[in-house]
Amino acid sequence: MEYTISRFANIAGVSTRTLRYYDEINLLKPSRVNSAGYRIYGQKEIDRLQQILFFRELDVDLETIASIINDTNFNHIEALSHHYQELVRKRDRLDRLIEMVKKTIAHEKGEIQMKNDEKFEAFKDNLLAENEAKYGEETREKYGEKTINESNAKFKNMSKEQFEKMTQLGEEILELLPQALQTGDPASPLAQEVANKHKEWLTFTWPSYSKEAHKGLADMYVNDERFKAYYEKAVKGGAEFLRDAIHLYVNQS
Amino acid sequence: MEYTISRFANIAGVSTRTLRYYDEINLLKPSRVNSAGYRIYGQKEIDRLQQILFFRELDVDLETIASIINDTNFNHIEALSHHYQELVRKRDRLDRLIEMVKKTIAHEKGEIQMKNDEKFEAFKDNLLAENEAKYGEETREKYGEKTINESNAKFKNMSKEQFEKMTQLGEEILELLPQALQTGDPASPLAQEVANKHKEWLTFTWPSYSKEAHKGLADMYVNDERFKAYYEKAVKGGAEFLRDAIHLYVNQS
DNA sequence: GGTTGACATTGACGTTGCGTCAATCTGTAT
DNA sequence: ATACAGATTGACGCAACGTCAATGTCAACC
Repeated sequence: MEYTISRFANIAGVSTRTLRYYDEINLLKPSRVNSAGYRIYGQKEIDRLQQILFFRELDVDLETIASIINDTNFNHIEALSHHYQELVRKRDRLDRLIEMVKKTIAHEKGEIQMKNDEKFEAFKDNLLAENEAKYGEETREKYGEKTINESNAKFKNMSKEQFEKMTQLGEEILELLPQALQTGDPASPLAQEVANKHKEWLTFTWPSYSKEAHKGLADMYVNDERFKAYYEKAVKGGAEFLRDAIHLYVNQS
Repeated sequence: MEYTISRFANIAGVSTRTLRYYDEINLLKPSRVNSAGYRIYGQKEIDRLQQILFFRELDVDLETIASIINDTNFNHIEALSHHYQELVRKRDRLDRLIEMVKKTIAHEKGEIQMKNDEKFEAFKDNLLAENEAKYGEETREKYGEKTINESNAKFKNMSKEQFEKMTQLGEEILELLPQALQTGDPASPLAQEVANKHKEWLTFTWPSYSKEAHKGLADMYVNDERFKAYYEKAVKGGAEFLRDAIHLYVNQS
């Protein structure tokens, strides 16, 4: 089946200008051009345009799209799975926005109070930005004081970078623990650093942080054989030492 | 509280250039300018910017935004309700896109056939949201018993796919919990399924699984206010019910 | 009190993804 | 033969900033 430019545009829901532009930038060429210079499109172009629109929907710029789908290693199904995840992320962001609008309406009606940074929470795409955005009298928030909503959002929207950071944190803990133990003092700066990293690590995967829970987990590391083995494997006495460091850390902050 | 331009930008998650541009086009003026020409922003500007970002999220151009929020008849609550509806529409569109990606994957795999116009259906905005029943085929594989070493290795080398699976599990738990609670019985198959999913979820992030630790965490869900709130948000009584289901689950297996 | 370095200012030009003319040519139905 | 819809290639315009560049300020430290 062959299509003129306007029929093609109609099917796909884009303008003819868009198609001419895509031709111009070599993103999507017509399958052939007739004697009068008319652009003629076919089935392959239909599928390619669909791919393009998928990516466009995710705000990928056209040059990047071109390089992606021109890549001979380009795997359709893999790309689609990626689309899928990104779309779900976008939807989650919308969910948060919708929640925020609800909240703001309640705020306007005087039913609840909103803090300034809460007012922008959902606009931000990643939470790293959120963490950087602690300023002024906006109460240098301690981790432990984070609201549940914040950490829910955190977990649900955890990006790949964050996930990598999390795994890295886990590895750092295993790496630093033996060194910290060498100091012999769970209150030593190094030991406290390990405890701190452990907390950060937790906050990635637990819905919220609390001192009690943190201490509870530290105790489990000692009391439960399997947990214990994990940290003992890194260094003998590791579980106990970590527990002590965490307890000190938690009580101190 | 007063903010310099960069502090303000940081709180709101926009660039200083954006703020200067908004000043230039009279969309958002600083509350005052100091003797050196520095822009100083205050509380009113925070709120106004939030309004602006709401509209921007809906792809309203800045000029229109200005005319809307400068209108003395401007009714905040009404405008917000309008936001709300628009956002929900956007989300519905995303839902359709997500469905389409699924479909396209199936098409690529040769499982189903798609007509050309179907391939662009979801890109078009004006389609009325056709309520397709959406419950994706979930061929969830079972996890057998895992050794400590296996799960340790698993955690350290957790792939992106696994991570996604983990987040999905977390969502499923929140989804199923209310349904399970409706049965009123923590021993019911559905409740036990939730408990099982919870265990699977745990094994992703905990170095190893143990019954004691699992029960311990379940107790924490009830005793710790913050944990509790997380599951209570899904459904009232959710934390207690989940705890009971987990205890039964653990003792049974 | 001089220096430094982060932070502020105002231009001014660049960018992306098209929309929107304008001037002209083609296809086909009557 | 005459319309008239639909095609072509320029060319300019645009929104919403990003990104220099050149320069002025503030607070802190030696």
